[in-house]
Amino acid sequence: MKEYDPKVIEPKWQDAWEKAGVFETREDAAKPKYYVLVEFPYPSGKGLHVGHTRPYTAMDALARARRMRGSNVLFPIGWDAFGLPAENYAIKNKAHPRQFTQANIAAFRAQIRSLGYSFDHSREVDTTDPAYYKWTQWIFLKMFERGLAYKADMPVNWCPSCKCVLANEEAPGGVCERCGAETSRREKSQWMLRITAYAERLLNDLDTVDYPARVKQAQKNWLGRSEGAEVNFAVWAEGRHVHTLRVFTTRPDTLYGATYMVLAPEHPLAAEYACPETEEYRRRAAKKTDFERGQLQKEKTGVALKGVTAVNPATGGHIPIYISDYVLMGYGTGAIMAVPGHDGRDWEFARLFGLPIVEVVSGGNVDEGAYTDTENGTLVNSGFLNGLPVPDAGEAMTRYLEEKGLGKRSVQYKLRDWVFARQRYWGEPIPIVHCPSCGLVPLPESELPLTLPPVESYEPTDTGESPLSLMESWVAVSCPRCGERARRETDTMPQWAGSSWYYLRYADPRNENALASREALDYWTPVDRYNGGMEHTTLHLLYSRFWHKFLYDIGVARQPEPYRKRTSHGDIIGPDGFRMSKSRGNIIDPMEVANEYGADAMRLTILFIGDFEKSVIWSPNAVTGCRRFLERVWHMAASAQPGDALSERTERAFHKAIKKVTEDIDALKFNTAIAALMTLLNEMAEGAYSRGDIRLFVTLLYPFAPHICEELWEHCGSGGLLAGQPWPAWREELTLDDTVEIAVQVGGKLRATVTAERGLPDEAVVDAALHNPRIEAIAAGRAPTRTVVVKNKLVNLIFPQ
RNA sequence: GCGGAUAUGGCGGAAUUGGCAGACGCACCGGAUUUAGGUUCCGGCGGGCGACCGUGGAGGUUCGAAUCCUCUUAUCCGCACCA
Repeated sequence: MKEYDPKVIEPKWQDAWEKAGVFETREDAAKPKYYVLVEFPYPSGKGLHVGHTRPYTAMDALARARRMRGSNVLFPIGWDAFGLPAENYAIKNKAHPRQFTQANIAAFRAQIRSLGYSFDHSREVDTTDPAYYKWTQWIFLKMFERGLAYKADMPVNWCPSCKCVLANEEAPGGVCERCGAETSRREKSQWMLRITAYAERLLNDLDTVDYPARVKQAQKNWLGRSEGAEVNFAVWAEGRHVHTLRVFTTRPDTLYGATYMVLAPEHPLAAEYACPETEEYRRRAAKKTDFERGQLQKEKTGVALKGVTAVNPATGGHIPIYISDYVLMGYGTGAIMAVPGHDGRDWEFARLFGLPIVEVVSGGNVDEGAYTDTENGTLVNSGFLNGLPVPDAGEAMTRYLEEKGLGKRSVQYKLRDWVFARQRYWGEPIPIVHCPSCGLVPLPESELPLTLPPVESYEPTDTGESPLSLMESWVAVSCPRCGERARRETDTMPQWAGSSWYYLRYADPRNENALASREALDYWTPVDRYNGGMEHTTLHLLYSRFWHKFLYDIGVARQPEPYRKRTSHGDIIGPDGFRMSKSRGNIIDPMEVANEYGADAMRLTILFIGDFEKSVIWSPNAVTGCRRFLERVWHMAASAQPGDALSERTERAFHKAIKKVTEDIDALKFNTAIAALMTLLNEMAEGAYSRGDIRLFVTLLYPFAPHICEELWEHCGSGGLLAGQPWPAWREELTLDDTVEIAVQVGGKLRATVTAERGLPDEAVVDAALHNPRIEAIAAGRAPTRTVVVKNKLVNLIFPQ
C-alpha cells in the first residue's frame, strides 16, 4: 500500500461522489427528512475563510452521519451574491458586477468541493439570478399589498463630499469610509418594512423554538419589550388648551413626580412653537449622526419651548416643556414626562436647568442623585398613591388614567421598522412605479422579474440616487394602473432581502410558478438544524423570522417558524489570541492548511480544536496532531489482519465508541467524538485487529474525514461507496465493562480503589473497601459511622473521630 | 449603564441530574528504530522530597463541590440617553 497522499485520494473520492450523485436529494416519503442548513456565503473575492469552514465542516459531519443513519438529508448551498464589493469592483473596472460575482461563485464552488463538503449542488440558489429574485420581488409586492412595505422620511447618513447616501456600516464613527469626510444626517424618503407589526409574535414565538439561550436573549433585548402606560398631557398656550401630548412611561406610578416634559428635537410640536434658539438647537441636532448622539450621552443639552406648558394630569399643575436630543423621536411617542427624582437622565437635566426634583418613592436622597432602585419602595408626595408599594401604585395609577380617559395601558418595543432601500445598483430592483396620478403603483406579478438593466456607470449619482435613475429608457414607464407616463422606483433592496427566504427556495429551487411548491415545502420544511454566526442574531435571523411569519400569514410558508433548532458556532481566533484581521496579519487560510496537510486533516483539526459553540484560538500545532492521527489510521489499515470478523478483544471498545460518536455528533460535540476515536485507535493498536475492525473504524471516522475513509474502505475490500453504508448500531450492554474500579473515599478524600464486579451489592462493596489494606490502616479497627455508596463508582466511609 | 458568556497543567481542551480532576491532542523529557527525517514505535509528563496541595479569588451548603449558593476579580461579546 502506498503512502498516505491526500493530494491523490481527495480528488479521487470527490469525483466518485459527484459521479454517483450521492449528495443529490429528492423527496422520498418512505424516509424521514432532515434539513440541515448553513448560512450561505457572500462570494467575496477572497475565497473561503476559516469563518466559513468551521460551521460548514461541522454541519457536513452532521449531514453525512444523518444520511448513514437513514435520513433523507437536505444539505444545500447557495450564493448571497448581491452587495457592495461587487459593486465597487464594477465601479473600478467599469465592468458589470455579474462578471465579478460569477467568477467568485466559481471559485467558491471549487474550494467547497475541494474540502469535501457534501452539499447538494443541484439545488444551488443565487440571489442575483432573476429567476430567484423574481420571488424576492414577489414577496415585496405581497408586503406592499398588505401595507407592510411603505415609504417614509427617514434620516440617512449623507456624505457632503461624495454627495452620497451611506449605509451605517459605510459611515463608521460618522466619517465617510471612502473619502474620510464627516457625514451628516439628512431626511430622505425611504422604503420601509413594518417589522414592528410582528414584534409581539417574534418575541412570543421564541418560546416555541430551540435556540441557544444567548441567541434568544439577544433577540429579546433587541425587540426590547417594555410594559407601561401612555399618559395624555394637555398642552396650553396663551391661556388655553391647544394640544394633547401623549407620552409613554414604564413608571406611571411616578406621575406625581413629573415636573417637566421633554420632546425630541424632531417632534412636530417643537417646530410649531419654534423660536430662534430652538431652531438653532434643532439644526445642530439634525447634523449629528446617531453615533455622535451616542458619544455625548452623558452631557445633557436642551432648550426650553417658550410660550407653552403642559398639565400634569395627576397634580393638575403646569410644567415646562423642553426639547433635548436625549429624547429620541423613534421610540415611544418622541416625548417624555420627566421624573427627575427617579430617573438618572432626567435628574441630570433637571440639575442643569434648575428644575424642581420631587421625591415620589421614599428610600433614597433625591438631592444627591436620582433614586432608581425602587422595586420595593413606597409612594410619597403622590396623592391617592401615598403609602402604596411601587408595583401596586403603578397598577392603581394605570386604572385611574383609564377610568378618567387620561391614558391607557401600553406596551412599547425598541425594535424599529426596517429601512429597506439602498441607492445602489447591485441589488433587487424594487418593483414599484411612481405615477403622478395614482401614486405608488405595484408592478403586476406578470411583469416579474423586474431585471436590472445594463448601465453605463455604476457610481451613485451626485444627488445620492441609485445609478439606475440615470437610465431614462428604463425609468420612464407607463403607469400599470392608468397608463399615464410614470417613473420606476430606482432604489434597490438591501442585501438582507434575498437571504430572508432562501431556505424555502432550496426545497424547490427551479420552480417557475411559485417560490416553492406546497408539496416540497410540506416535505422539507421547517429547517431542522440551522447553524450560523452570532453576528446574524439580530439582523438576518430576525429578518428571516419576520418574512417567514408573513409568508405563513399569506398561506405560503407551512409553519409559523422557519427554523426548528438554531445553533451558533464560536469564532476562531488568530494564533496570537486576537481576532483575525488583515492588519494584524494573523489570518489563517483554510485552503493553505488543506493544501499542505489535506482536507481531511484540516476538517479534523477544525472539529477537534475545541467546543464548537465556543470561540477558540487557532493552534498551528493542532493540525500536526490530526494529520499524524490520520497517518496512523492509514498505517494500521495497511497492516490489518485479513478477515471480516471483528476482534472480540476490542468489541466493547467499539460499542462504547459507536455510542459516543453517534451521540456527540448530534450534540455537536465533535471534539470529544474525535477524542473517542483516538482512544479507540489506541486500544486497537494494543493487539491484533482485522480488516473488519478497520472497516468499522473508518465508518465511524467517515463524517469527519471522509476521503481517507473511502480510500481505506475500498482498500479493505469492501464494495460500494462508504458514503452509502448504514451507520453502525451499538448494544448498550456492550458499552459497559463487567468489572468496575470503585473509588474508596474516607471522609470525602480518595484513599484507594478497589476492583469489583459491576452491580455488586452495596454491602459487598463496603466490605471490599474495608478489606483494602490501605483502608484497614486508616480504620485502625474502627467501624465506619456512615457509608455512602454510589453504585459502580464510589464508596465514601466516615469514621468516628 | 443593561444583557449574555468565559476563567481548569507549559498550550488547546475533557469531566455538569454534585461522586476517582486533567480524557484526547500539542509541546516537552527519556528510550528504541533510523547513516538522514515535519518518520514510526515504547515510556514519562499538574505542583511538592514528603505529609499533602491543587479548577480566577473569598466565604457557604454537603459524607463528598471544577460542578450548587452568596460575594468578588479579570477577560470577551451584544446592546446602549429606549423614557
